Amino acid sequence: MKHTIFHIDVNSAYLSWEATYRINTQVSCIDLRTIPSIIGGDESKRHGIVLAKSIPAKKYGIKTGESLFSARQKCPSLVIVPPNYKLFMQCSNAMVDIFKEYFPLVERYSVDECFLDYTNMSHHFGSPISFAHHLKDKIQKELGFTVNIGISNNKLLAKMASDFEKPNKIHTLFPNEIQEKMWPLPVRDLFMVGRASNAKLIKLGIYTIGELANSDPELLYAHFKSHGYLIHAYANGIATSIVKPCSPEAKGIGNSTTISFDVTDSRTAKLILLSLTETVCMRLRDSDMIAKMVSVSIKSHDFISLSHQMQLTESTDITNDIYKAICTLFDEAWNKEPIRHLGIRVSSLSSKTNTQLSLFDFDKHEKYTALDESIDKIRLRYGNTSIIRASFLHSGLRPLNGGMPEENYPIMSSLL
DNA sequence: TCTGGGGTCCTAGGACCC
DNA sequence: TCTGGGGTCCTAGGACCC
Repeated sequence: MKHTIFHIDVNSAYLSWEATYRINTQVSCIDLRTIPSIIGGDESKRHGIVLAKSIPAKKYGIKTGESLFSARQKCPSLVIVPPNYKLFMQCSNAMVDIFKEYFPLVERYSVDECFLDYTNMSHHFGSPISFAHHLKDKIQKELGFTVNIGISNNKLLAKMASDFEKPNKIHTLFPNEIQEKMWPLPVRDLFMVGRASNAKLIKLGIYTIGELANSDPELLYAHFKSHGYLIHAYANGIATSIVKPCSPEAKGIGNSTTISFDVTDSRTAKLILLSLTETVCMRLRDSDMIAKMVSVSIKSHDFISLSHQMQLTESTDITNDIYKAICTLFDEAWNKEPIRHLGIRVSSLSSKTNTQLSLFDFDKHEKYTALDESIDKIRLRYGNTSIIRASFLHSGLRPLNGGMPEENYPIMSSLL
């Protein structure tokens, strides 16, 4: 059966959302989307990269991911605004709520992208193109920002289509349009061809998606292993993934941070690791999961990364137990190079309910579980900084680091 | 590169077993 | 030790996405 799939992509999401917010709250009468502007981090904290850009900023050659320093060199009058992730989540939720008015099934691919399955909906809502216009215009009218919508028979082609001309546009990329609309594009534009694959393909003399589509899959396998078969199929518009009812359960939970200075002593490093462990464990408990695998990653002053991982003897969600493992891993892994970035991650997750506990650890387990529970409650009620570990006092370091469990933000319409 | 933070998946190589 | 051939599991690193 032929499916009809939509891919919705918010145009310059972070920037559009901030612009919409500023207009609606009269913070400023200037629409950020109409001037060279970007959403970016704080250079003094070494978080200085471009997260999103306006179309006028793009005209200066500014790219997502580049340093603020180089962006400002390209455009000295550039307006730089810090990210407001709570706002972004509200805007994303508001958009998903609109989709749910029509679609029983919304796949949230990222904060600013969704897949929808329009198969068999034409007799209710009209042709895919006319309904896509209705959807796009409704979002703009009710929420104030624009989206691109890509339409095809599978997710890959719908996603490629939404990436064509922007903003506020609807494109189709049905199989009979592949040759004309997709094959002339540079191979780098294909989903799953990143920097490394692009460089290797260029060396093989493959420059366009069409050339990739028509190259020998065995040659690709020789250079890319299974990834070669994947990008060959994608270049031919072949993909089998279906729109999923909801996001599958997470495989792991991690937080990481770039530190505003180079860390050269293990005491400071471990305090930062503790601040990351606190937030990761809060998220873990929030999701009612326990973890068996723990890993630490370190990025040095000269951008060399290393990682180290271990299995715990038993799955847990106890901050103290996970932190102990983190410290062991750090001591084993650190080569004394100055540290720029630290990360921790837990994985091999299982559901907390109906898990057996060894009798041996029962008392200790009870004690720490009760402790974590109380701390989580106090933080939920009085704020995340209301209770912190004594070791952070006078340290000048943040006691919690990285994303927190999702709070219940008011939906956007009530905010505007 | 004055180069973020959250993820997923794949693979090479080593340990270990028979 | 002038040492075979599978299989499985684990780890570190790297690729990709937003």
